[in-house]
Amino acid sequence: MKKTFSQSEENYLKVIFKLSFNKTSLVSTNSIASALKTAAASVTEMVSKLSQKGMLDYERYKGVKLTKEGSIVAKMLVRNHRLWESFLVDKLHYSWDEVHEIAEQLEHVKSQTLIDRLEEFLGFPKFDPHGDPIPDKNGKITMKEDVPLIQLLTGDVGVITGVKEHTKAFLKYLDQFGLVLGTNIQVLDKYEYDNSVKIRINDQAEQVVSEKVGQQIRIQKI
Amino acid sequence: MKKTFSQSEENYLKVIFKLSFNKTSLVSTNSIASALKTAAASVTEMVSKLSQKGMLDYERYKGVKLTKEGSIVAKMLVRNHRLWESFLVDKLHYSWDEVHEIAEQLEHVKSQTLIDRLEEFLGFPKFDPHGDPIPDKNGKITMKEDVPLIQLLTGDVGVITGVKEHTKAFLKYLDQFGLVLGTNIQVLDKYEYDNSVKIRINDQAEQVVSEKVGQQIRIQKI
DNA sequence: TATTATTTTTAGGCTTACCTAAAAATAGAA
DNA sequence: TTCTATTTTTAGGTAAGCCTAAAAATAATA
Repeated sequence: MKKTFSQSEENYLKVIFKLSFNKTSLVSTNSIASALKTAAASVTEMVSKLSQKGMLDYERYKGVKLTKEGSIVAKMLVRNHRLWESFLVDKLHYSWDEVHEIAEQLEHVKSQTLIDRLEEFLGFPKFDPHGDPIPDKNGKITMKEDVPLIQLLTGDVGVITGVKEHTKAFLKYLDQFGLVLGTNIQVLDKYEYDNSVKIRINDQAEQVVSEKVGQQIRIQKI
Repeated sequence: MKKTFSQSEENYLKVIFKLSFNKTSLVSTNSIASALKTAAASVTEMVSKLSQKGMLDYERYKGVKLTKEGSIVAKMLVRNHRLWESFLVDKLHYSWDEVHEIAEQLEHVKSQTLIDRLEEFLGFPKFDPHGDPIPDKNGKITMKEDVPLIQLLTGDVGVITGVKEHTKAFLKYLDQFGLVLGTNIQVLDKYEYDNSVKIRINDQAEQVVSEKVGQQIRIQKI
């Protein structure tokens, strides 16, 4: 008998999944609260509930960790989200800064078959419009070998393959400079003073990029 | 400032819209309750709330009627539902008996632009997979001139253009006999005893159809 | 018209998912 | 180590949307 989850429960699982990505330590109540913009007390409540449901390992005052089962549920939500984002951009011609809120709703639609059919319809994409990997139906994730722009050295050349931040403001900012997925980047200079980087974009315009921005852009070196 | 509605509120509006279709009289509390499978007391509560929001005209012990505004909201929900059903059948290759529950969820997704973009992507369909008309973005509905199969006379010829009942059981039953949208029907005989009808399907198989089924199938005469 | 049956509403409760404020536990600094 | 600051939990409350049972209003029937 298959367990079901409310949208709220699903949002908690997804956030915990993201907060514990590439981390062995436990996720704190407060970090969940700030990610979900809820009170810490509400998190304590939900976290006990989800651990009773077998989705989390929870130790009072310590923090939480997804169980195997919880991790699978969370990963499927990430899959849903990223496939819907791909649909919105590829088929409905939304731009990458418009799709998050809509996908946030679509990801909760319950159906045994819907998301697999959507994936097939989209041609089994491996990455979403922000360059994030889409877990396949077994939860397998295709890894990329990209690094933050900020880590490149003078002279390095590469292609933009992803962005870490998904806010509308940030993505629109990137659009202005043509810094979209697939764009060619060459590092012309690095300034130690503020960790900014001068780059050449698609062999044309030069642009100085701040440390903050450079940390959010991921590059595949070539 | 745009009014927003919970999924629950939306479901009430949609059901009231359907129950009051082609009817001038008020919709009763009990009929809403049975359509939504909720207790009558819950309906009273929600109906007062929706009338306070200006969506319904409600008179205690009498019944309800959608206001102009409520009617628009309801029609947009019907539009959402039917466009999503079209998407599921046309693009994801679901059959007409599988789409209702999924569309029931998708119809509640909130976005200013999503449904119009979906409509465009689908090529502005006028009817959904069950032959029901899809309201356009202004709420305009294309009317059809079809009649229940049961009303045809011996010798009449026509095409199936719609079905009134959307249950999985009924639609699967129709599939078995090839009684799908676009199928050619010729009335061979009518039996007064039980109001059943003998038909020829696509100039091939003969089939006797019960009164119950004949009332649910809509035919455009040719 | 009086009585009975049906429909609808009110009253009081429950669950989920939030909240604030206070108490308890843990972590950090002197 | 002890005291203070921070984090987390507990306690007690709220709103939405549902419920059942009882009361009130309306409709049907003798």
